[in-house]
Amino acid sequence: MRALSRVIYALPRAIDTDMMREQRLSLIEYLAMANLSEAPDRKLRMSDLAAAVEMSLSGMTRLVTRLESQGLIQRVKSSRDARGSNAILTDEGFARLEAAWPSNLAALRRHFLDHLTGLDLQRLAAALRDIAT
Amino acid sequence: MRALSRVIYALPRAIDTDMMREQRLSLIEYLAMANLSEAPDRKLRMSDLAAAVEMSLSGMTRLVTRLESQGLIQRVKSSRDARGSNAILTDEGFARLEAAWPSNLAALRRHFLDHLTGLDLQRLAAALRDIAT
DNA sequence: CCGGAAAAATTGTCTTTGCAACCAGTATAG
DNA sequence: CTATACTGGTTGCAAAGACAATTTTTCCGG
Repeated sequence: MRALSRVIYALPRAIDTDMMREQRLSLIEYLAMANLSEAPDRKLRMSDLAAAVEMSLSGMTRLVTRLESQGLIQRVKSSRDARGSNAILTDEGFARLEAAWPSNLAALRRHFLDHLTGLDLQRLAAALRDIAT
Repeated sequence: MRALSRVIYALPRAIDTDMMREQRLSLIEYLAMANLSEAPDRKLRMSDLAAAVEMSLSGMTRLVTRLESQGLIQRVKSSRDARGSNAILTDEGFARLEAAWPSNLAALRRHFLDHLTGLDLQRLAAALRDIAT
């Protein structure tokens, strides 16, 4: 139980640190871009994007501002609804993402997956999808 | 993989939120106090305590300051080494911890354990201890 | 059509945290 | 013994994110 709490607390930091060092992207930044990359037109509303990574909308505003200033994302006013903004992954952002995914995978392995000896990974995957809901 | 990243990012926040609401203690505050409660004399050096929960020493300085101002922890200069400080869990802190543990357990269950259907929990526990090293 | 409620996003403010710089105290080489 | 290196801890500073308040736009009941 202690170990679980400790892992829950420390794991995101460990992965963030690695990804920042190797790719200058935090885990959430990576996640946000990954979600965008799979959306139609690589475009999502701010609130949908925030929900997709379970972040507060205000946090997402700032995250997108950050990535926009690096040219990885572009903000476009929605034509349907003048209140809404869409975040679009730029080509540069897409390239950056493609460069980053092996790092992300490696970090997940190193800090988590490689330690799960003898566990049913199929079931774990299902459980994770369940948790993420 | 996406689900894993998302869980790693969102889980600590979810648990923190619950524990804050129910017990006014964050997960790391709880963890720090729990570690102290099991140490001889309920006492640990700052650096050992930081290591035990995988937090930076500066972060731990501030966390202890916070809990000290609530009377849950006491700071005592080490007699052996005038550089060192020890954090001691007060009786009040211990009482607070005893009141909090069911909440902590419930939050872990609700957000994580209950979703792990069909997994070998013994092995998972071993894996977690391995990761926490 | 109008006025108020709801929704989308941003911004202000506060808390938490890590890194780097900085004491103070200890250990060690010579 | 003294100068130097090292250690334990705290603080300054900056970044990230949450919540609440605000702004702009849309939706709805009458």
